[in-house]
Amino acid sequence: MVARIRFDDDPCPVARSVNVIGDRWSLLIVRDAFDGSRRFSEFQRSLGIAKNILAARLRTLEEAGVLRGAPASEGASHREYVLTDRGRALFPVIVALRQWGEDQCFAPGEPHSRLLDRRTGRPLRRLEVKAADGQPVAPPDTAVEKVEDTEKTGQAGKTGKSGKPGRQSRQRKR
Amino acid sequence: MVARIRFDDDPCPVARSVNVIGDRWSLLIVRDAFDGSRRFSEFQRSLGIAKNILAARLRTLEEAGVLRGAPASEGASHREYVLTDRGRALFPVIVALRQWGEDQCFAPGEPHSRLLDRRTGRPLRRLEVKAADGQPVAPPDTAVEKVEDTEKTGQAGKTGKSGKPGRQSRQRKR
DNA sequence: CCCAATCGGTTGCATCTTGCTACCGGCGTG
DNA sequence: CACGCCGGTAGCAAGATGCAACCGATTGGG
Repeated sequence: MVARIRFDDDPCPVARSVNVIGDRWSLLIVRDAFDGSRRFSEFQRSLGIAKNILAARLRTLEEAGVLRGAPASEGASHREYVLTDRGRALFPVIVALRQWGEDQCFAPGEPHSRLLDRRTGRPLRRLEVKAADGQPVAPPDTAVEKVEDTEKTGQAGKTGKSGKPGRQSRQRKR
Repeated sequence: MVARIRFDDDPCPVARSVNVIGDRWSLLIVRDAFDGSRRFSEFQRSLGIAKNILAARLRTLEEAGVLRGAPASEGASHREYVLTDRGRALFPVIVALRQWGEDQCFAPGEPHSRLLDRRTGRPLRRLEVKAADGQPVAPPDTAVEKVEDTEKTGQAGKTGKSGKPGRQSRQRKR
């Protein structure tokens, strides 16, 4: 059993997020959902993903509470997958990825799709990381407050398969 | 040859971003780099990743221009991996993932690490997606402006291995 | 100087995961 | 009823991931 490592009990929120949407397809499915895709075939055509992979991803995203799948409109033959509140909360993540991609992954002048404000037709403002008081914050202005290891406190061994820390170095901080 | 699908020529910036950092480890390596990790062993211990995988990821991130690896301090034995400008530009992405994880991936009251403003010791402000004029924007207020297919324009066949569009439905929008 | 421990990897192997093709039942429709 | 679309599942082949074992170059101690 060399199963994929999971971060279900990692104290870092980034790790837990990556645990849910940290593969190539999940984020693109969410992106398409934001753009209005609802049906299996819409995702499939738009992404060019294999059907079995898409089915598996839709299932895991549904289990993670990001999407909700239900038969469309009472007795229809096909299902519809729509974002839940939790899924819609990923909007800043998608926008951040989009802005990074626009800046860093295109040759100058190379055309790319853009996300526009419907009211004005103009592109969105750049995302800014700010302090509580509204001041801009750069990476060196920040520090991670690590949480002390609550190894032996209340909820020990939630996953059931924990126990020995693995043979290779297996200790995560943050 | 059923090689992994790549998005090198996808017109959507999100897809291109996912192409670079769309796996479980890359984003966590970048996160650790923001937090000050520089050495191979630091990443290895912090992440609990296998060494061969870490070596491969550091190489691809270096090739992507996100990290730069160089021997530390002129004649030292070990290399140091530091974020480039392009890597530092991922800060909003990491912050967005962190905020989503904090909100959605922890039980109420469950402890997690936090990213704090060094000046004040307080958590950062929540990221907000805004229009050009500063108004907050929700997902339904936006629309993707697709770029017309410039299939036969200037730079055809950059990758070399393109050509036939694949047997399964292979057409991406956005 | 010699032994040991790190550090930063590489290699080999077992096990997942991904991708593709084929197939299948339900439904609408000409 | 034949046909095609829709939403899948099943069965492979190839790639990615995880683990252990090894390895050369540095430190570090006695």
